[in-house]
Amino acid sequence: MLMGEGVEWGMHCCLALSWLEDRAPVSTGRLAELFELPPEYLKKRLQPLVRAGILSSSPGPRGGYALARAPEQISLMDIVAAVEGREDAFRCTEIRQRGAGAEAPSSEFGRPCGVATAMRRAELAWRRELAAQTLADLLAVSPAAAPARVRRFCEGLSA
Amino acid sequence: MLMGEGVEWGMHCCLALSWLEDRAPVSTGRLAELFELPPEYLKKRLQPLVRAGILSSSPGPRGGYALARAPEQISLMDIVAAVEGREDAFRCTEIRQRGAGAEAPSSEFGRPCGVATAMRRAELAWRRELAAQTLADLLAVSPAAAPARVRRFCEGLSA
DNA sequence: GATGAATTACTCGGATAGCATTTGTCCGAGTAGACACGG
DNA sequence: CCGTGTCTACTCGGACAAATGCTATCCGAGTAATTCATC
Repeated sequence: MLMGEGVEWGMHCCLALSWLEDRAPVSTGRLAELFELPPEYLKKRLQPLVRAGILSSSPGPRGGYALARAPEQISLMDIVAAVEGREDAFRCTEIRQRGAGAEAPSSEFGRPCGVATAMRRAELAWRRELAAQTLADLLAVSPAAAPARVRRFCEGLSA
Repeated sequence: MLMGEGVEWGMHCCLALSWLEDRAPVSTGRLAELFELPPEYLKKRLQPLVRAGILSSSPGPRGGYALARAPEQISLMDIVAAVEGREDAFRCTEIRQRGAGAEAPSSEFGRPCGVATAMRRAELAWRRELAAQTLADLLAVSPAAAPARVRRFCEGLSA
């Protein structure tokens, strides 16, 4: 049960974009260089964030990605859901109804599978915790020097 | 981020074994037949549960798997950790220190990565929720007819 | 100097390989009970 | 009837093959700013 690295990339890219004050678009090449990532693949993993309305992309020269909403309105759950999908990690395939369970009356399966319910409860706690934290919270605990360095790296070269 | 189906299998097998009163071992073939699963592969996924001390295996004729502990002392976290591993789903590869971050003084990275901390907090909530539920809890909410049917299927054929 | 066309730089979306993990199968080694034989 | 040796059935553990998904790259199409030519 491993999470794709696209989540880490998306998180750091969104955080870096929130450090920029002017909200000017940053190209994927620049972002990839910022974290030493493969540019083409990074682009592929940022696209779902655009579809989810977290990032906005602008084509043409001086185009690139920028935050589409305020950092206070982007929860970590939004980013994870956009990159990794909204499906639960645990999939209930109802094996309780197969094999010997197939002979049981269907009334026995009126209530949902207890195993699935328990797993779902745990995943809900996970989602709730992710939804409670926003990009603004991450911004508050980030080192003071980091935003300035990223601004120098992204805005400095564009000026 | 998909969880392997071995978790579902392990959960239901442990639950079925907890329904049996005599704690007699049940062979993988019987368990596989109970849920209509591939016997060889089911065996492969139950072995980690034995290594984790959740199940006990006995060789020879009339051997098989049985619960090694009381259902009250087996949490869902134990089963998930045994089957799926104890590593976090989110892996922090410290990309903040690469690329442009490599030029930053190492003092900036004294505190752990904020993204990793946030993700870890969510996973801890997930783990806490799983650890709070035991097999005995699942046993309490299971349909009344299910244990008897499984007993008939497992013990009946062995008598 | 202003207007419009061509150029350039960039993103988007899909198509396509390489790699890792998961899923599934198979076989030899070891162990405990069942059976047969001899005392 | 009892003890001993052999046989059988079962699990364990590892080795191996297939399938699925993740990682990574590439190319054509579209778009907007820039550049250049023209009026």
